[in-house]
Amino acid sequence: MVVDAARLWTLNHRLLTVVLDACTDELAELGLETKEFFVLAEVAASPYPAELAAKLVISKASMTGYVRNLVAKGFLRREIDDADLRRQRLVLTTEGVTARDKALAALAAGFDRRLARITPADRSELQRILLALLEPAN
Amino acid sequence: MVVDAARLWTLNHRLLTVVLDACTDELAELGLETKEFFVLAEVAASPYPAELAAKLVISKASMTGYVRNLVAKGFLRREIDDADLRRQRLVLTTEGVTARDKALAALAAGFDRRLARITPADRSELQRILLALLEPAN
DNA sequence: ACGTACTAGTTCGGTCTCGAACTATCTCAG
DNA sequence: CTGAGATAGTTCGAGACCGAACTAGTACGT
Repeated sequence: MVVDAARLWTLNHRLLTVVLDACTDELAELGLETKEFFVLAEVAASPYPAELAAKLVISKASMTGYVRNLVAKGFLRREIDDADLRRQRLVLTTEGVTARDKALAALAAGFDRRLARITPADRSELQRILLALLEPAN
Repeated sequence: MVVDAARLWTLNHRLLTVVLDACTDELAELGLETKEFFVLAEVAASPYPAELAAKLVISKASMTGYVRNLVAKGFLRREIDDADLRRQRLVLTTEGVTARDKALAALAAGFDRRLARITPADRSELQRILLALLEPAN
């Protein structure tokens, strides 16, 4: 049976939206806006603002604001990149790591309720396939 | 290997975002903003603004604007609900149906372009797993 | 009947996000 | 060297989106 890709996309999108919406309050208690959370979650993998903006599909302009807020909140620190003075390497503070991990745990808890419906084997299958889908174009 | 639910959510979210972003231009050519497209795609299933807003997890205030635009563009028509004069039943026009179907096709094509990167076997795996996650809850 | 509580949709003001233009820095061909 | 073109990050003005308050209509207990 072939399922329409658009329908799959739409349902999937709704699922993620609902899960995220359910976590918004918990994130706020940690002192994180939704988008700031995305930034915090990925900054270790992509420490430069421009790179991070591209990965998260948001503008550099927005990234400037999120980084400013996260620095002000003490979750992030800017370090000068000696190799390229245009760039600033973003580093998680101890508080940043703590907040990120708590936030990820909150999201995981929300999504886990859904994931309980599939087997652990299917979970790693899903992760493998999603990674393959994202791989080439990051 | 244990798979983190938050990671799964994040990967999935990024995939959907990238796919949608790639379709934005095509939607614009059809005369549709992204959010307007979501509305158009669901209005047949949920013809009342408040109901639609809840399903798409957007505010009634935003819905007011989207409906106004879609009516102005000739994709939607408001009909009075005789049973409840507070409500307005939203009806797709012929143009609305056409635009919606083209837009859904564009999204499906965009998603398919991604799906082409993985094997057919993985594709049906993905579909099976996502359907298991999505099926029961709307 | 009617008043109280509820629901549908709109309006308004403020915040979020973006594209475009800008500054500072890097790269590299000549 | 050096200057033309590319890239990192910021600022600024405009439009998108939301919460709260509002208007209009419904539901129902008494």
